[in-house]
Amino acid sequence: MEHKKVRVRFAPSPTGGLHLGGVRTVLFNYLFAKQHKGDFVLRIEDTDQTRYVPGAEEYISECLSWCGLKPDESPAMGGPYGPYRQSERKPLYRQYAEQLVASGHAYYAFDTPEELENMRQTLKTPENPSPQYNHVVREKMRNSLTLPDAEVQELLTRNTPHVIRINMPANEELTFTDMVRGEVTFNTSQVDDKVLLKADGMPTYHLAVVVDDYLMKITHAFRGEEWLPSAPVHLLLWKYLGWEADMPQWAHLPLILKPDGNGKLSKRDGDRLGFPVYAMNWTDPKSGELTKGFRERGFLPEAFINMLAMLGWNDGTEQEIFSLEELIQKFSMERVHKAGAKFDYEKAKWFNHQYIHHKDNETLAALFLPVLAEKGLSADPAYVATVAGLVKERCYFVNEIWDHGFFFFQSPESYDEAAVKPKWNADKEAFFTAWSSLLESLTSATAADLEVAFKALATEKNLKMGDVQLPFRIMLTGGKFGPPVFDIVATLGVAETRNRIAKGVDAFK
RNA sequence: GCCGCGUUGGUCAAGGGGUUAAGACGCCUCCCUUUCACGGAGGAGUCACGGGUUCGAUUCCCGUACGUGGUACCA
Repeated sequence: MEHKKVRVRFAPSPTGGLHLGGVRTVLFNYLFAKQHKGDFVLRIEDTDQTRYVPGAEEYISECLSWCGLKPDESPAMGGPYGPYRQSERKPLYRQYAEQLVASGHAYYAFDTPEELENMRQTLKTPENPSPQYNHVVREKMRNSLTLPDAEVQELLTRNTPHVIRINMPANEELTFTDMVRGEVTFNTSQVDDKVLLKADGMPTYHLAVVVDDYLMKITHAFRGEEWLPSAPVHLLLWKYLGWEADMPQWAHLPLILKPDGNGKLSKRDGDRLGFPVYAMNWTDPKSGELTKGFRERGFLPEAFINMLAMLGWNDGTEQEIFSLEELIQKFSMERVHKAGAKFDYEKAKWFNHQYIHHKDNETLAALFLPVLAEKGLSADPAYVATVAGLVKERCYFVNEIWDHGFFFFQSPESYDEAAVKPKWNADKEAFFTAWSSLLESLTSATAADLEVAFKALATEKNLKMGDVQLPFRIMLTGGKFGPPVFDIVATLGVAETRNRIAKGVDAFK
């Protein structure tokens, strides 16, 4: 058997933000390609000029780079099979449509939108709510199958607006093997005569995907399950165009569903349920409406990718944390789930938590510095790294370093007084005054040494650790939270600690 | 309506004719920690239903139900 180089493509329409499910399709494409040392191409399917949204293509590219899933060929970088934007390939498609007409597998249709609408209205019944332009209906319509040849020629030469439709066989069983679903069978009687070439000369998805996959030598075609019902059209097109031997292997990926019930996950669900659905923030240029993204929410791309990979795939072991490299190595189509998965934001957060917890402090600091800057604060990166190391295990998101460690950057503005005031007394005040001056004379300020000194002083003053440690923590942080107290002191430094003791003693009186 | 695809705890899921039906998230309890977490130990909770096939079905077959997708000159 000849061995063709694996080539896959991600082919989005530039109509808006990039959805979770889209990113997962990219991911599976990418993993499969890289595992087989193949090519991953980005192709922009902008054949519907009415839905084109400026900026969407750039946005998609940026999403891919953020995720670390860079294409080998794309509109921006070019490649041997360009152009990679279907609008720029427009002149290519007509000849294939005409070829199909010539061979009898397609025909011209002159029906106006009004005529189509009229047909649907009159044929509509409770049993058949959406009548199709199919092998029986086409007999009653105005097309090159029903009109006399002379009239068709006449209409054509007069440039009458028309489309080219596929001539679906009346009753044929079509079977193909899907990489995730196995054998899938359709009867052609159930699918209508899809438009292949629109009146504006642009191809529809059906024609374009087949022509471009062929021309770009795509070997494996991954797409969402919503495409499964139109697979017979594509299958027939590959056959009718005479390219059957080169048809890619199909893989229809399961859908990502709403957490709470019915249907595909949509951006509206994110707004409604309070989590991102797009990879990155997306602002619709027309409405100005902002849809939140995972990146801006504080997700690390590795965590985002890992989470997505586990939605519909697993390696059969108990391992859940995978690097991109590992995924490339271990990914397998056989283990892709058939059923759609409800999206669980809690689990997504858990993945991010894991990655933040195990991320090195310097990287975290670099990510957190901008958050600090937004608050009008700045700090030494090394200091921020220390802080990150102290609080990262309790952060789900990078910006939460602030929530768990703000007191490293500013003195607490208020205290959890209920936790200390009722038990506050002169002995404790004396203890802290003594502790403050002891601090000044200490030769070592490591957490361990500080703790020893603190304990010794407490014993000397006849106080229990529990009685003074909590008040001390609250002087430093304002509340009952945060890393171990002596780590805080060691990080804050003696001078700042003494300031806060003085302030606290004063406040607790 | 019709057609396709699917169905293991609340969610993600492993498994697949005989098992105490993994594991993870979430939830609960306890331990660690005189804070909060992390970590550790436990706990509650499941094979959609009905028929077959079989000595035996969660697993195979057929139905039903439910879910989901499609049914555009949108992708």
